[in-house]
Amino acid sequence: MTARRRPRGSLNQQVILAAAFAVTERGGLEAATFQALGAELGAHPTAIYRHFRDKDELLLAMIDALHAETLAGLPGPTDDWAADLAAVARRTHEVFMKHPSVAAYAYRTAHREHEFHMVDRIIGCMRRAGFGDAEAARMYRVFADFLLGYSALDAGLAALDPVARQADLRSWEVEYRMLPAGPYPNIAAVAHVLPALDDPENFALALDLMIEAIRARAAAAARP
Amino acid sequence: MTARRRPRGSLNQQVILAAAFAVTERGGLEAATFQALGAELGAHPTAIYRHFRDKDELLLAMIDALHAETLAGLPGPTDDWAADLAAVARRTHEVFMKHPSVAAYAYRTAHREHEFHMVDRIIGCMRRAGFGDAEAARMYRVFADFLLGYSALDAGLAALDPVARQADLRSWEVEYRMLPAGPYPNIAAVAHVLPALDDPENFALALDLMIEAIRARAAAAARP
DNA sequence: ACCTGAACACCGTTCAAGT
DNA sequence: ACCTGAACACCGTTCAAGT
Repeated sequence: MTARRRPRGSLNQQVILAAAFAVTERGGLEAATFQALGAELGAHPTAIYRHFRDKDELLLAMIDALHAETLAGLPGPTDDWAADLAAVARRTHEVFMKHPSVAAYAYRTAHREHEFHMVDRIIGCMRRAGFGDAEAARMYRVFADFLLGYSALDAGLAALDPVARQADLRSWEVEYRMLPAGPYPNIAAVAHVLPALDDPENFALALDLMIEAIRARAAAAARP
Repeated sequence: MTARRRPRGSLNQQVILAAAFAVTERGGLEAATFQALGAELGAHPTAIYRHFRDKDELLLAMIDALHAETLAGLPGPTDDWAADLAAVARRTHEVFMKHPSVAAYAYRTAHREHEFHMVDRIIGCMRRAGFGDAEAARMYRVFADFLLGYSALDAGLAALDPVARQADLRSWEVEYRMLPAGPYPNIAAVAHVLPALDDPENFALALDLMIEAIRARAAAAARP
């Protein structure tokens, strides 16, 4: 909140990115307006246009920063492609949940350095699994879409303002458990064991299922 | 674009929802402002506040309308739970792609009638697959999250303004195929067969994988 | 009860002007 | 070259006033 004036020439993409993450961490991405960034940086809001063409450019840079953070916390490839794939996925989900309101934009292609490295790692797992080029490329696409889609969904819930988030969570804790068995016999039958919407076990199971299915396909592809 | 004045008392949730979908179809969800809806309806923009508490309420009603459209185009349950599950998923994805900018908000719980019915159908498939209550409830959660996440991701790309959408698609058609093999050996190896980001085969394969994995788990759960 | 008009506190973006 | 100030064309939402 200190609004001291910043020396001329000290503004650059890296400094602006850091300010954008700081403001977003405090109030969500909708708080990261040019006005708020200007205040955070001690500069005029429109000074940012010197360093990012528009808000979309800033957003894509934030997405790539997420990929960078994912890579930084990841051990190198081992000889177990499935374990490596799971590690990449778990770390991606973890970083997305740390920056939920940025993660909600993960359907965008950042087409920047750290995204390139993430893509290369996942394709590497598929090739080591024994898939041919076309199958490996297709499996990459499907696994990445699954991973980004599932993680962005979880992140979207986490990024909601507290009021809306509580309303959504409570709906599964209370409302769905009270639905009448007449029109909703299946919901009523399992209502007493409905998992929470934000239960971390959900993503863990989804990932296990996806990797099991890829492993089965890889075994089938390896057979003559 | 006809802005004739509407008779008093003829405004209601259904009419406003129809206007919201009409405006969204033409210019995306960001075009569905209260001003645009007022013009579409021949009413004052703020008149809508009589029928929806705020914009979020209107959005949740639009999400539930997507579930309604999905259900309307769906045959009844058969004795093949896996085929039924696939039918629900394919139809959901199809409807999401028809209304992409609404679908991007599918991480919200609408907690409304048509969503209840969708949930009941999917849980029904899991129970018929032979899962116990807790496993069926968990499998519902994971499959629904997968389906909504993947579909919302696809929809997010489709809902982008044409300029950003072309940039993202072209990145996979051109940029990713030209990356150097030095830092990106795996991308370079499969670059010639990278599938398009919006290839419908992607979701089809993802769905096949997920159902295969669920089937394998169901078989394991059925064994004594 | 239902709708309108005016006002409030914001947005992203542009462009000419300053240093 | 880098940044500021002012302006433009918007937003969602509130509230008193009209019918």
